[in-house]
Amino acid sequence: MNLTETRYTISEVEARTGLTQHTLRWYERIGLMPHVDRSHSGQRRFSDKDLHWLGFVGKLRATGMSVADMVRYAELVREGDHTVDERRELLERTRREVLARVAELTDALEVLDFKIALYSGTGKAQS
Amino acid sequence: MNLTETRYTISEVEARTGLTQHTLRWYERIGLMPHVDRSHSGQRRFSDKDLHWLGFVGKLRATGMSVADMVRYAELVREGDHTVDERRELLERTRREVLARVAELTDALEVLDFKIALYSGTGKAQS
DNA sequence: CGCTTGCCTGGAGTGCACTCAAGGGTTTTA
DNA sequence: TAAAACCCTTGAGTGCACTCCAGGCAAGCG
Repeated sequence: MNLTETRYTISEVEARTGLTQHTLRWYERIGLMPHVDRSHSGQRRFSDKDLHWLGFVGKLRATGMSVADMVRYAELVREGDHTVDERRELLERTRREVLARVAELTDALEVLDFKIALYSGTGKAQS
Repeated sequence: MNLTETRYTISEVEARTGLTQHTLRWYERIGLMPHVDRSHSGQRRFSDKDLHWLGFVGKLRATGMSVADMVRYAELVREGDHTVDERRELLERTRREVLARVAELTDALEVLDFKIALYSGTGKAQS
């Protein structure tokens, strides 16, 4: 048990996550972050738990999930264990969307490769 | 040689491509479409060539390429054969971005699967 | 003590990719 | 031939995900 838990200022979190201070404050405002601890003067002091959550949020964002859905997910987490079903559904829907997106990208990639090959050939290429 | 080339009204193109009439007109306005033929009264009459181009534009859009870059590509096509190098570069850059995006999605998918598995387990799950 | 630096808030502004509105012609159907 | 359906243009509006601004407090240093 470590009694001196590490706390991070907003600029440290900015450096670690790549999210701007603006975005971090905005995430908190819209309910995408649990309320962050404050120093006696009101400045944010992020914990490792906060950083971990931000890491997960980053993954969700990478899936293309909308901010509205991420906020919904965060709400469900705050509401407790009885929301696991809805959370799982949300993630499963997102999962299906990711798979569809990957398929779409893979498909578009083929077209891209075909065009690139055309342009790389010695002959004249068209549109 | 077929002298009766098929022409499509804007609503037929809407039905075939899934793009709205608004979007089709907007594409033309911003230079993402070559200028489309018009009927004597000024209504658009799309050709099969136009449809083919729209199909390709759809693929580009599916890669996540910005509209600005698609317009740039369209300009290069209009300028002729001496732009093939720049076109190829544009497509190759897009290709790299698609690969990066697929990697990112694949990575996020793992996290998603991990979480879903947690929620599907019989025990209590956390954040 | 004054100055710089860092952080705070609420609200306005930005860029992207559409999307819609207003006002008006044209073409098809009854 | 009148009504309904379709199409035109310019320009304004929308939703999303940030991003920035103004005005102000607080901590540290020289």
